[in-house]
Amino acid sequence: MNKIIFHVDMDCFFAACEEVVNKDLKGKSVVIGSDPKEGKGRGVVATCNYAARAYGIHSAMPISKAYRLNKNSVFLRPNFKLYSRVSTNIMLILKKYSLNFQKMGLDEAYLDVTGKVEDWADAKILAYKIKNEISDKEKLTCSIGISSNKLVSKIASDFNKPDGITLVKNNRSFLYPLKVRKLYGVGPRSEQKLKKLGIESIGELANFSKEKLIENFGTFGLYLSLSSFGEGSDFVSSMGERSSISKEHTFMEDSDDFVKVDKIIDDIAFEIFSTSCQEKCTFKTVSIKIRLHDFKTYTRSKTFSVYQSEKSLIADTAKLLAKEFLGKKIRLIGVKVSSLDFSKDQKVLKEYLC
DNA sequence: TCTGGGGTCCTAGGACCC
DNA sequence: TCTGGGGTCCTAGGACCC
Repeated sequence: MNKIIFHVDMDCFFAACEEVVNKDLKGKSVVIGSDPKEGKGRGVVATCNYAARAYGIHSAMPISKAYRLNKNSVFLRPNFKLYSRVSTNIMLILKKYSLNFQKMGLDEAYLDVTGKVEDWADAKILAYKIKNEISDKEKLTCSIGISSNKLVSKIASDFNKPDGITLVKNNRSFLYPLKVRKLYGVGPRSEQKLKKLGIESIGELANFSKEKLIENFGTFGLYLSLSSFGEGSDFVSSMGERSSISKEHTFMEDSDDFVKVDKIIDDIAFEIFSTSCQEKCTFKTVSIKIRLHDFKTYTRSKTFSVYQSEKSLIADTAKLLAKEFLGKKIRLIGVKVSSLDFSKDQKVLKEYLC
């Protein structure tokens, strides 16, 4: 029995939220991301609107390049408070229409609407209904993909952007002409590796021997093979607890000044500690991530035999792990706690924390 | 072109235990 | 006098996603 799965994806979400609260932005090229600092900024573009895309700007592009492409764009720092508030409203709308619901970040979600609709035609009517409600209440547009599983619906929602609905009844004929890069989990590396095997489209992937794919990619090869036939998970469910809390910082200029590095570790560790308090969890592992001037990235970690929660432990452990890189030019420092435990009840935690 | 920040999952080797 | 095999945990790196 086939399910009917929606993937709802907000169009240029961050930029669109900014345009709603600031009418002056209408028609302008809007880029959300780090500070371009007259072209010297070190970050990347998080999102931009279609006006900015017309200049060739896109997400993940170095902000310095975006600045060069159009200096007259409006460059904004992300306002996550605003996006979270709007996101909560949208998710409430989506939940209402679905049997099961799975939020994927601030701006997208999967909906299992099996049982809520009679057939494909009915599903399309529901998709319009959802789009209308979001448009009425939040003045935002989204794109919706409809198919029998999450894999295909996600690709479908991207197929007719912005403000589109794409209904896929035949997974194979929809997927075969598309590039393998469209498959969830296929990034630049796998794309290149597949190209070397003579595979560029999903149709070519489907025609390639499953055994050879497993030989080349391990269990990921099996996933690739199934995906190419349009087979994917239709299990929609809210995700469980997070498995790590992390925070990182890129220096404006690479630094070998460990007084500075230690100071940043203190700040980051404190924020991670605060989050762990808010979320009432303890942790067993502390890790650091260090990126040097040449972009080479290293991680070091320490796991304790029992769950920890002391305030100073994160910073102390992180500083100890970072010592190895003394004298090196550091570009980025990050700290993470993982192996989290949420099981302690509040009473126990009160003695434990803060 | 010069590459953020917050995450997840997978792999592979080594230690250690029985 | 030359060393099995299964299981689990830890560590480090890497690919990928939003």
